[in-house]
Amino acid sequence: MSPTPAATAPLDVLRGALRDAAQAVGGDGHVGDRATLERPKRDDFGDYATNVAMLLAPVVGGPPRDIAGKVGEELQARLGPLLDRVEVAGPGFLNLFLSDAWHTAALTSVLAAGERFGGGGAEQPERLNVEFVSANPTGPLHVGHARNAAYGDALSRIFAFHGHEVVREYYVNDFGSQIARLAESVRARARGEEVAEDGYQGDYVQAIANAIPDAATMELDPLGQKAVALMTERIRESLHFFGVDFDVWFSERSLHEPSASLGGQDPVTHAFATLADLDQTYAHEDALWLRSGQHGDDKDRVLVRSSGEHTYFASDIAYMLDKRERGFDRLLYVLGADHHGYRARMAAAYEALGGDVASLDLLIMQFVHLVERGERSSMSKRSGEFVTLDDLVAEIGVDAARWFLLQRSHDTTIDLDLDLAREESAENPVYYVQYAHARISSVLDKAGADRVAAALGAEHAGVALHPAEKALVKKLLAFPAEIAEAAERRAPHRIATYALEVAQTFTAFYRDCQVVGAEGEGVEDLRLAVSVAARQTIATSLGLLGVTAPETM
RNA sequence: GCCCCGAUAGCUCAGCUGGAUAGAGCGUCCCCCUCCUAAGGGGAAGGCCGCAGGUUCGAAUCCUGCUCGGGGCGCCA
Repeated sequence: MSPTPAATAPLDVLRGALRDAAQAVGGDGHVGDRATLERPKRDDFGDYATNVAMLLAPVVGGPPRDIAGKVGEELQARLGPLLDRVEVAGPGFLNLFLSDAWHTAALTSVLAAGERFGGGGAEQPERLNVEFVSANPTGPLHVGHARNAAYGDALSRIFAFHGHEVVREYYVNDFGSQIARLAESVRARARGEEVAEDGYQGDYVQAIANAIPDAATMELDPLGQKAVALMTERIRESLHFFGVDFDVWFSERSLHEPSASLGGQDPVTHAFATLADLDQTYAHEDALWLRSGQHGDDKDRVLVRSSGEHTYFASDIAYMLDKRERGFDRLLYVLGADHHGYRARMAAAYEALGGDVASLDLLIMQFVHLVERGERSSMSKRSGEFVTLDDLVAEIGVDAARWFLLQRSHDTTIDLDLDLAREESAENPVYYVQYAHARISSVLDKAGADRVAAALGAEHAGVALHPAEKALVKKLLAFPAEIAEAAERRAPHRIATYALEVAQTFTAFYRDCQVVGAEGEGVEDLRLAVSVAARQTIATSLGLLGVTAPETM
């Protein structure tokens, strides 16, 4: 993942010139880095605009507009023919109008990066562990899990593309009282009896019972394990069909079994010993407590009950310690909104184990409401009539499901409009983006592979660009920064927003600029090249979301 | 009571580590297929950015306090 050479990345050239210019007029060097360099809302404000003069004003003294003028002169001297002109505007903005030559050089840099365009930008690559979904294997995945799965997976894809090393992990809660309850429910079904009040009521329980020959007569413990194995496999298949595959399926049960790597000790005992060494636990009223209150939690938490049983929290800590000992730079947990109450104790546990909470990310997913014909259908898990991931996919397809679950920020509740998601038309944003990709493919197909190859090898110097072409090139250039933002802010929805914008910008270009058969020296070459770059960027964006990029529709 | 999330166009939501005249999709209304995919495009209407203070040259964005909505606060998992 070699990053795009700084010398040829046009935005880096601009940034560098801006930094130098700021320094030349008296800045301390940092001002140039803090200054914005962004696409203004209006075209007559130039290709890019910077607030550098307003930041310099308090440092060097004097009216911002005067300073902007000086910075402009410095920039012009440094950028020469790449910069057509500058304008000082408003309270002291400096608007930059870049030349055709700059735009074509930018396009060339995008094409040179090829499939890697936008990726590999992580300044400090890290080894990341992303735990997500981790739904109890006592029932099928529902729509909330689907959001969690889509988010965790897209985030992982973005991290990897950005240059990090990612391990996707699913924690299987195959231990504890809910497994016994599942076993009892399965056995009841196998015997043709009613499931107990506090048991699992769904139809899938009968399916599990049917799949285990001796379910009616087996001991509860092995029956529970068998049921969990079947349920876990079903979950794994659902996720795989949804485009989500995990690297590690971590068994909670294994935390309570002897481990060879711990010299025969079990991980929970190992964790207790580790915490004891750090003086993070104490005994009180026959129970073992973690000093979580010292690490930001509301109070201390029990690890071993007075009855001698371990709490689930004990497993969580042992698991967390296991991850730490596997050597990750950062642990990420994608948790459902109903788990936010555990944030404080998880963070406390992390600190108690000697970790720095700056390397722990506890991400909370907000809820999903399904909307059909304008009405909300809440997914009540109790009643057993919740919508499953499989149902959702059967209803609207993987692409639409992933798109609609990912297009909004993870910390806002979303209303997923099933009618709109089912719509196979431009009213549906996911189809709109896919259509743009298919349309580009069609144009390139019409031109022919040889023609496209020739266009990619052509020099574009001297070709005058149409405003729509410039707009598209600049939209594409924003991709690396979008990836960085999406990764750093754990915000895959930014990629969805961006993909839609690229599709819109391409569509405007397509409307205004005939590609195949365009008149003028080198114009068709340039437009084919722009098209290739746009298709690449859309395909990469969709790929990061786990949505397909079809050649034809 | 305490904690988390939200409040932006009729609806669903971007924008939020401060910048110029606040955006998209849907919905509504008008218009456009001799032209590389009309699964498309052009245009219009539509906003005290929840309320009140504060910081700043500048606040949807940052701080404080409220209001409303959603969720969570067990030696359950």
